[in-house]
Amino acid sequence: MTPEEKKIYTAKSSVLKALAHPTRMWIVDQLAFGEKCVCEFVDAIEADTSTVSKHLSVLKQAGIINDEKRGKWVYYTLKVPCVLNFSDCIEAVIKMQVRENSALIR
Amino acid sequence: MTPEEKKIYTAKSSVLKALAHPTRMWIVDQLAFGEKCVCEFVDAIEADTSTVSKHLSVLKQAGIINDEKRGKWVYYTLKVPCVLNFSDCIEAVIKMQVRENSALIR
DNA sequence: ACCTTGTTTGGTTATATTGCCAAATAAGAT
DNA sequence: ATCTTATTTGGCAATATAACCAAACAAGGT
Repeated sequence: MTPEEKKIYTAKSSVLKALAHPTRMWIVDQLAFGEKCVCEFVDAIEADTSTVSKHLSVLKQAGIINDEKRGKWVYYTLKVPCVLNFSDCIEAVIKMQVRENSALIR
Repeated sequence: MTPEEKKIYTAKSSVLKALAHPTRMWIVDQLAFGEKCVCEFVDAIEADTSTVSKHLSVLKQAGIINDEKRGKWVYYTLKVPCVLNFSDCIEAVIKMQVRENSALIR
């Protein structure tokens, strides 16, 4: 791994890291249907408002989502929709694990 | 987020978490070219053998790679090659950030 | 049986992440 | 101007991750 590669892979991994949290992945999937304000997420996620806000800020910082203030509300949108495509592959990984585990039991 | 969704997204995020490390992403990309033994990675990555071994075990545990012992060596292979497809999207995120940052400077 | 090489495991310390609470900020409503 | 609602920020405690070292294991080679 050259120093150049190290820099590149550090940047890449920080994007994945931002995504690698159950709540944040759920948020991203919700944004597939269009913009949502923080309050909508707070209602849906069982967590403190500040916790939700911080999750959103992690995703924003990573460049995955965008925010826009309108009146009292802040609306978030998906900035890079291709992250939605990860799901199929991740599900394939999980399904393969499940299959192998159930094979072990028999 | 229903309890069921919570379970699903926790499982999904643990796959991404396994991938979300510079060294591990580099390892996965290297495996695109075919199997490699631990010793080859140790040579290439500037880290302790035990560190490399642990990274490989994280990826294996997540179901992303496979291992096979032959003689003294353990060879790792990519089990779910679709993870290679994440790169394009991640690079798109990074490029967009770079573009916006340079726009700020002007 | 012993030595060497390749790999994993256990333990420790340093660092990062998460989630809550309390306080600060922002903006519309009274 | 004050009150209320929406959101962010700062701080703290609990937990998770990462990297190294040392020790254990595994398998051939002598």
